[in-house]
Amino acid sequence: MENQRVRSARVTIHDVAAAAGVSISTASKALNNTGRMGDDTRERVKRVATEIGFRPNALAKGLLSNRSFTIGLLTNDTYGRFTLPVMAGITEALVDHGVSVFLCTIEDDPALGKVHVDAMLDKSVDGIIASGKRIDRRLPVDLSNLPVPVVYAFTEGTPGSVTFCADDFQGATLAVEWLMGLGRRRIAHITGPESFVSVRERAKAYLSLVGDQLPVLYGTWSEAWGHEAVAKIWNTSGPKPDAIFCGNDQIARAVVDALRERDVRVPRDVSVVGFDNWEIVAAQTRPPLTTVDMNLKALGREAGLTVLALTEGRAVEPGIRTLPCELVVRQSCGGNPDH
Amino acid sequence: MENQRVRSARVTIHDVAAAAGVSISTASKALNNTGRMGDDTRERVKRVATEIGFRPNALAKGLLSNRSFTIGLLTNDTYGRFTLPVMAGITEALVDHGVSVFLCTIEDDPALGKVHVDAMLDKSVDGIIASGKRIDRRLPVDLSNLPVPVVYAFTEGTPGSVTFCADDFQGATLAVEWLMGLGRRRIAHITGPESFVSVRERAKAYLSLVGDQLPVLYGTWSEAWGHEAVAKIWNTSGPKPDAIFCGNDQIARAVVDALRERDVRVPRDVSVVGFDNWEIVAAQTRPPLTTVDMNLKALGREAGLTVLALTEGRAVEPGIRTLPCELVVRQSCGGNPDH
DNA sequence: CTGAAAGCGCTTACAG
DNA sequence: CTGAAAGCGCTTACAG
Repeated sequence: MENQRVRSARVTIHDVAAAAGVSISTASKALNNTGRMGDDTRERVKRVATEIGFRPNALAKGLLSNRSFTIGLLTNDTYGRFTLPVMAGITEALVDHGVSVFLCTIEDDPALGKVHVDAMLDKSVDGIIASGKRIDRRLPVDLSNLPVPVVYAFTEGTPGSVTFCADDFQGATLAVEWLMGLGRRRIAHITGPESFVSVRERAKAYLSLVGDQLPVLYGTWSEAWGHEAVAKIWNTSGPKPDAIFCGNDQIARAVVDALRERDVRVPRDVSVVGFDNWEIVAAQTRPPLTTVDMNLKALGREAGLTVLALTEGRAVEPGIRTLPCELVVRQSCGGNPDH
Repeated sequence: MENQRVRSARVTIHDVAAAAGVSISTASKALNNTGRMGDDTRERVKRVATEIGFRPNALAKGLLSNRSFTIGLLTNDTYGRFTLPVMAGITEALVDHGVSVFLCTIEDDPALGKVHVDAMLDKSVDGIIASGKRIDRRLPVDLSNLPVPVVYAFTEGTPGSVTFCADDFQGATLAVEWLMGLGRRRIAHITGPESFVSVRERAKAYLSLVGDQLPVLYGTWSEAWGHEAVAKIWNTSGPKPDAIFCGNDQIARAVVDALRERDVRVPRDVSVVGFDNWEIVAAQTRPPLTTVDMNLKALGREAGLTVLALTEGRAVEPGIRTLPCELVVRQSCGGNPDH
């Protein structure tokens, strides 16, 4: 029964050696391209190995090399808004190197965090990537002094660590310059809580470009706040903005909706830019949002490649690595997408 | 240097045995509560082990037992809408058993799927959970005849497998009965593509309760379709519905928006129910959506416990296991939440 | 150019 | 009641 053969014992290097008529050591060396032997022997072993479907047991390899070809991804971003793109990037970068990733969501529970970290360590992960939902908060677990390298992505790292994050200042600059290039001259900024560094960075970029003709409106990350802010502006007398740079897509969506309800046309009367490029929000807004994409997948790729380097003992410069954002042009600003 | 000690050799069972003054075999047996020995010896070994921070190497254990305390989660739901809650449930159920989970997103690429499955097998996963975004489509990878148990969650399984999914019929019944209990008598149904079984199941429940006084409106899973459907109904002469049961939250959100734009009040004039309880959509709608929750986390928990059972050789009845949905009452229907 | 032996960290018969 | 030995599947000095 083909089935039973598959189900029962998996084929080991013993089987390969026997089938190729060589010793186990020779088989091992042939398959790993190490040692010295006749090209014909090496080729024959390799051919036989694939023929009988040999796949080396990663557990055994790991026991020897102390590398499990496994890394852990720790996050407190239950929702997955930030973690999933990061995760996709990590996986994409590491699959070619044969490394798989453990994902653990730990909410804000330190005890749960410790349990998961210990589980990872027990399984000899080659490294850990810590990820979160904002760059100025730590995960609720201590990741210093671990016996494996740790890199941080979209969460605050310990001093001396490698941390990846998006360039909020540059992203915001992209957005505001786009509005200015479209001829907009009265640009408002409706954003999230001032306690977030991202918020402050984005506001700083905004202020450095447009000056303080209009006060930055800090609030929460909700649609409710977007509506409230628009009401605040439009219920006040005086000239209205011809563009609004929003701190995230949810706010932007609400702003677009609120404007429509006031018969202000987007983008004809007012251009609106968002931040995040959260597909479910940005693409479903009417009109769809032009918004800043933080390139989280690229960020994940870099983080993955970096733990790998660290694992392999290559030198990596510590510090905060900032990756550029990109503007995704849809229809909420008008303007020519090919501009 | 404390640091160096941590960074260098991890403590092994050798160290425990030496520190406790027993042989390695005795140490092993003491720690695993096997074998026979004096209670004092056992206790002493255990105490010493925790004192010097011994944690057994899972790779070595796995090599012996052929169990890696690791399972793989395979999904083509890149977005994570369905997979993340399922994943959360799996992790929650398995963390107490010391098993960690590999997450792999494979889009719709069969080659990539095979690569990841092979990687999992190489790492001796104890089992695999396949997950997706609809229950009537298979993942683009063959999971039959694998040397490890496979269970399916929110994706179509092979014949004879164990598959978990939400009870669409019951969920839809919950929604429609809620509307009827509120005194609604003309209930419309705006939903997704008829090609989805979920859509057909939900429609079947709807029809069995309200009859065919109104045609079911099949469309796409987008907000655009929600707007279009409302226009279709309200631009036609004749009596209007006093309630709308929507196939998902995105449609429901659009329906609520469209109604507001026509000055139809929700929930006063029309009650609206959604499906999915997708927080980002449901909670941000004005008013927030009453919607059906598929309990994906519970589904994940069941799936996790089931692979575990299979792994341990316990008997599991094959077939499709349907888990009940729940109605989450917010404000889009009116009615008393404590009802 | 090829193979026998030791060992990675653990567990499990088997002796004593 | 306790320990020496073999072995899980592999790799890597070391002999020949």
